[in-house]
Amino acid sequence: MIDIKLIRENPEKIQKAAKDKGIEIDIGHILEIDTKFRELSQKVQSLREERNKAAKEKSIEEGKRIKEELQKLEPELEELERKFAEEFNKIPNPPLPQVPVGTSEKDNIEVRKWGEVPKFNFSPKDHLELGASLGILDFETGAKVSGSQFYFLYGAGAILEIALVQYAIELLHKEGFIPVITPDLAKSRYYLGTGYSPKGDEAQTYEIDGEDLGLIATAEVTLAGKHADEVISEKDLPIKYIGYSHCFRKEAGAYGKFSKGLYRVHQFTKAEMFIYCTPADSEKMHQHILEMEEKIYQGLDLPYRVVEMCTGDLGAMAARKFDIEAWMPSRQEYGEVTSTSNCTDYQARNLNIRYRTKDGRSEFLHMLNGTAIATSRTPLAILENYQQEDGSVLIPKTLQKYMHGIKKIDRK
RNA sequence: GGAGAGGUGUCCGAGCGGUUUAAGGAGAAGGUCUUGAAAACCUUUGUGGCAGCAAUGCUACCGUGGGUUCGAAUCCCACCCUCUCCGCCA
Repeated sequence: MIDIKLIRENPEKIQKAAKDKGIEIDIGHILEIDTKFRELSQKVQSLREERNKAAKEKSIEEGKRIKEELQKLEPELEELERKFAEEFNKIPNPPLPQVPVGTSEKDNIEVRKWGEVPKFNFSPKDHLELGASLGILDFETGAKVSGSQFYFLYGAGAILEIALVQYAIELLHKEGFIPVITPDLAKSRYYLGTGYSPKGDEAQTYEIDGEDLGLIATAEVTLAGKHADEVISEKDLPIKYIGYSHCFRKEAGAYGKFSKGLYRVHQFTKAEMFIYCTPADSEKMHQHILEMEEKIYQGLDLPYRVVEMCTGDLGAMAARKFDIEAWMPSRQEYGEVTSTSNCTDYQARNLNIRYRTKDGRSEFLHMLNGTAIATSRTPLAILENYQQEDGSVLIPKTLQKYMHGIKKIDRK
């Protein structure tokens, strides 16, 4: 949620920020509820004041009378508060001023490109074909055992996933990120509203029937929840985590020609960076995460481009967001492999996470996240970019030391 | 899953119907002392909301949600979580 003062002092600005994000909100209506709430709140407050006085003086009759009156007004007040919160929570995090204004991904800005797009002197295969023929990737058995968009990895395919995770975690650990393995399930307070909020905003999460538990869509959920309701000392900031978890997404309705295979799956493994820092630091930390992501993909020698999201493509949480898109030969286009968001204090307000400043005040801190490796899309990019004419796939040099001596994935 | 104990402010911890406007301690900030530091001493130190230019005032908050009462951290009910023991289990 945003700071309530923002809508009272600057309603037009917030209205515009939401509009830029393509989110419809009625600030006038929200302010109306707010005014009503404040009026009633004052009435209730002064009644409580009288009640407390009466209790102190032990004037029982007077107390009884006030009690009855309060019993009428208090539910009304609660109802107003609930209504207000419902509307208020729809207000998105305003984009930072430097974010390009736009309505959809068409308006995103390419920041830079890196690497050479491979030119094949044969007709390249897509990762599904490669994976199947090499016997390392098996969607058919995934569908049989778990359903469509689930898969099995075998041999070098399984080792590749583990190698990628090791590579990323080692690299980031050296950069001061604390490795964390989080639970794959979380309570609704965390798995809703925290992280993954796809455009349709329908809950895309798997839930456990009869329990307040759901499968997480990203470790962002658990890493953000980790410090919920805490006050962190400023001298302990920034806190940098590199989290490891499985991610589960329903992906209902998300089909299309580029959603094939590993690009869109119900379950994958992900190493996710997460940073808690002071507001003054968050822009710098955002660049830091982006730099780490680029380092990872440069290390893998995968051609990529950095894209800055326009306002319309930010989602409700992010104030600024960059994606890295790796070259995907099967679609002759760049495809998203990482995403890093600066959520400023928006998540911190939802989860009530503050920091104690050096002069003793407590304020909401800033929270940022970014993908290090998603082991669905990164292996996709490796398979397709590193394929050879004979259908084998070379292993990127930096990854070889984690690959049990495998330098090339070949047909058995 | 069974039995027991417990969840209080940044942390530890007392309180178990009405001076609780939450004791005491730690930590932190400021000050005195000191060449500087430590120690000692003094002072300050929860969060949200509402009103106010402000000083401030009022109100709510002691795991969560209900209830009893003129009055609840304190009593009752339900739930959640943590710890110890037992059972089951990788």
